[in-house]
Amino acid sequence: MYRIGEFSKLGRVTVKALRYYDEIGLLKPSSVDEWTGYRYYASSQLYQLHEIVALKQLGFSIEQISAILADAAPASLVADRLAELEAQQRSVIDQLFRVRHYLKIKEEGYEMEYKVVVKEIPGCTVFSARRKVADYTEMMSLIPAVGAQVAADNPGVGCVEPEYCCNVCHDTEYRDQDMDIEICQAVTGPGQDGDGYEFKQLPPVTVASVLHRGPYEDLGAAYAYLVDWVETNGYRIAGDWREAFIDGVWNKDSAQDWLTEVQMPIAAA
Amino acid sequence: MYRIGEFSKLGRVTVKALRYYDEIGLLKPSSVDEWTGYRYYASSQLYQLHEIVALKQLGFSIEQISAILADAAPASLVADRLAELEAQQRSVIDQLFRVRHYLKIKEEGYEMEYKVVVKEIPGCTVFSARRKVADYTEMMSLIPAVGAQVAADNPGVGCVEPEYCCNVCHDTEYRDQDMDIEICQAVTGPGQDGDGYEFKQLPPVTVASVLHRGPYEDLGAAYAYLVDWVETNGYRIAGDWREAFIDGVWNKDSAQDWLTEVQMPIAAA
DNA sequence: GCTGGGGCCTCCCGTAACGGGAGAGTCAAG
DNA sequence: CTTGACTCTCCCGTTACGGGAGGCCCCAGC
Repeated sequence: MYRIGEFSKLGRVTVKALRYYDEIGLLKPSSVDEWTGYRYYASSQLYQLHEIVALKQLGFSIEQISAILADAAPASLVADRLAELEAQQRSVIDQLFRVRHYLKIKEEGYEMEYKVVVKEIPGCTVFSARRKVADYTEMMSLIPAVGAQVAADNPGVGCVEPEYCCNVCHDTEYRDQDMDIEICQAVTGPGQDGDGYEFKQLPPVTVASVLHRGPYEDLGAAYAYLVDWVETNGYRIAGDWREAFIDGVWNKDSAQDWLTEVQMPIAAA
Repeated sequence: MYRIGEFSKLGRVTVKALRYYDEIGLLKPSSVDEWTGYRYYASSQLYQLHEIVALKQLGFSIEQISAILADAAPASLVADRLAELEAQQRSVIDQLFRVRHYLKIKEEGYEMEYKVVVKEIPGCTVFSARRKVADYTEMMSLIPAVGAQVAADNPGVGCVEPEYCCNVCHDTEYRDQDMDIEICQAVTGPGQDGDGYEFKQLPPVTVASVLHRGPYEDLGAAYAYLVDWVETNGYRIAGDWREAFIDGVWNKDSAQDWLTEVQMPIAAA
């Protein structure tokens, strides 16, 4: 019979952990002194402790270990753990890519102007107007015009809250003049296609996204950054990118305050 | 100005998280209604939220993100995170090896008789007696005899608590007859070498360990298991293995209750 | 004017597996 | 008898929120 301190040395487990295992019933000492409360462990209990430590080293939770030792664990437990570990590995590799990219950017002397977020954009119904425009100013005047026309033609259709208005870029490289653009505005449901616009469904996509603050002529830097990011983080570009408008002429006087999100659809390389 | 629900949709962050960020001061809404307590966020705050989400995706803690955004983060933060991720990757790979080994063992139809634990054995001072013995019975009678002799020759030297008595195996493969063994008993300090024994220092080692329950003639299965485990888990054998005696003839009548730990020194392959 | 249904508020509890520390009792040696 | 090492129980703290109760706010419809 060992006292808790000796037993903890034998099993290389802390005293606190042993008391915790006692409390939750995972490993109760073989006897407890009725008067002093001292826990006494039998050497044969080292075997059970050893099993617990081994299962912990496989990454199982205490609850799962209790189930395994009670022979009450679901058959798929180990397979599930394997899948979980594989997911965790992908996540770690992903984060490694990103942190290394961060360090690379720093090393090259740039400030990290953009922070990239990977996120899912749900699908939505939009009306869309594909046009060729000379510049961003023309594009920005187009949006309310088309919006008004759609609203007039389709009284039952409204914009969703919060608003999502984006430009799907069909050009293969960044340009800010003579652009082939498709203005999209998320709406509550489909309506009748009209003169110069149509209703369509944007599919859900996974995108790498940056927020650009400032005038539109500086968007090129955001594109360059994103393209580099996608390449060095183990992804590839998987569709037409989008610009989503958050702040602009309509609510901010200074172009320095304009806020635009650039979304680049991605898939594993 | 957006209410919390709208803002949470724009940023793809839960309402609960936004309230939490407010509470800890990471991202306070740009205004709070004095009467109703409603939080109102400005669209420009999306930029900060985006930064927070991006840093979270690198795996930084909220506290670290606060420091980064306040420009009060230690310079080594990102490098530390990289090191942390690399350690995590090693750990995940390690666990993947083990879980796959577990599944392999099951697939081959064996019950998993042994659970392997990787642990560090600290260095210690021992007296050691290297002999050739015919079998385990002879070895077991040798231990108290040498122990008594050492105690008689060295009155100032005692055994450490808890006891650690092991047999360092110098044979290159498992055998249970005519063995070349070295009995070691951890003691409180060095003494004078005597007839048939000497004092030495066992170095600290990292070992893969299993606990074997039952008579010594079944130890072969434990050895076979350990050797296979070491190979399929990305390690190699890095020294003479040890058998540490926990329960045996001296305190258990039935050989079924004997408990022996087999320790195999390992290093990364 | 009334009602209903979201949305929002605060407050409190729970998470996993212990670690840290306070305050008090226990044990073996000198 | 004392001292110091060991042990006990109890309670709080950890992370980044999620869940839920109980109650206020607001808008649309009747």
